[in-house]
This record gives sequence, C-alpha cells and structure tokens, in this order.
Amino acid sequence: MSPEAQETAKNDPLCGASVYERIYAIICQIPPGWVATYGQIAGIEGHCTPRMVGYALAALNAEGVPWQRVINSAGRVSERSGGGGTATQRLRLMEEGVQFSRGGRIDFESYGWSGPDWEWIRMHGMYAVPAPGQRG
DNA sequence: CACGTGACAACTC
DNA sequence: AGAGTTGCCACGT
Repeated sequence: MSPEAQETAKNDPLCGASVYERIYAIICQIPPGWVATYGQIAGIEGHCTPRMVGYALAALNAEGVPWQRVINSAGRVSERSGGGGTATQRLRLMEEGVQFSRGGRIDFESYGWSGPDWEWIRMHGMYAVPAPGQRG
C-alpha cells in the first residue's frame, strides 16, 4: 500500500467499518430527489450482494439515512415484512419530487442516481458502477 | 411476465 | 467461542 493510500485510509472513518456501515454511508450519498437500486449500492460497495443491501436496510434503525431512496431493479419500492413502511417510502419520495408512473414505478432515466463523486469513491476505496437504465 | 436459483453479515443466545 | 436465526434482491430462462 502506498503512503498516499495509507494516509487516505487513516482519514477514512469507514476503514474497519462493517459492511452494513459502508452500505449506509453509500446511501447517505444519494441526493434528495434521486433513487438508486439495491444492485447499484452493492456494486459501489464492491464486496457484497444486492441482497445484503436489503438485509442492511432491514436491520437499520437510525435516523439520518435516506433509506427511502433505495428501490429494486424494477423501479418499485420493495414490500417488506413490516408492510407499513412502503407507504412512508413512497410518500417521502414524492415529497422529494420523485414522480411515480402508472403502476407505481419510478423512471430511472429521470431519477436514477449516477453514483457518488469519483473522489468520494476513491477516498473510501469503493467502485464506480453504471447507473441503471442509463442511456449510453 | 412468472417463475426458479444464487449467496451472506450481524445479532443472539 | 460457535451454532442458529433473521432479513426491503437480481438475474436468467
């Protein structure tokens, strides 16, 4: 590891953090009015599966993490064991200006998050992944 | 579009 | 210390 990388790691609060903590940190990077998928978060983290992202969110009991901005690859909010949270999720997204199309789907071409800044990615040793539904 | 299949950290005894 | 339980998915066919 280069000295520069060591310095970066020393300043990284995520260094040594659990997988869940890193997942939460990525989700905190999603700006209001944008959405990301479970697979996208997993790809950015680099060492976990999309399902792990769902597990992490299920275990989440903290304010300050915009969990409502994480949806499934179909562009829909996932049904959960609790059941009631999905309505809250849709409401909070609508309050952020996210439009739901017919059938309760979100258009990735309009609201799909393209990932964190490159320097944030480099700073935390994560990975850049293409946004879902992005035209290229 | 509706299936079946793949794969895993954190928490609690 | 270690086994068991718990959990908001993506992709290919």
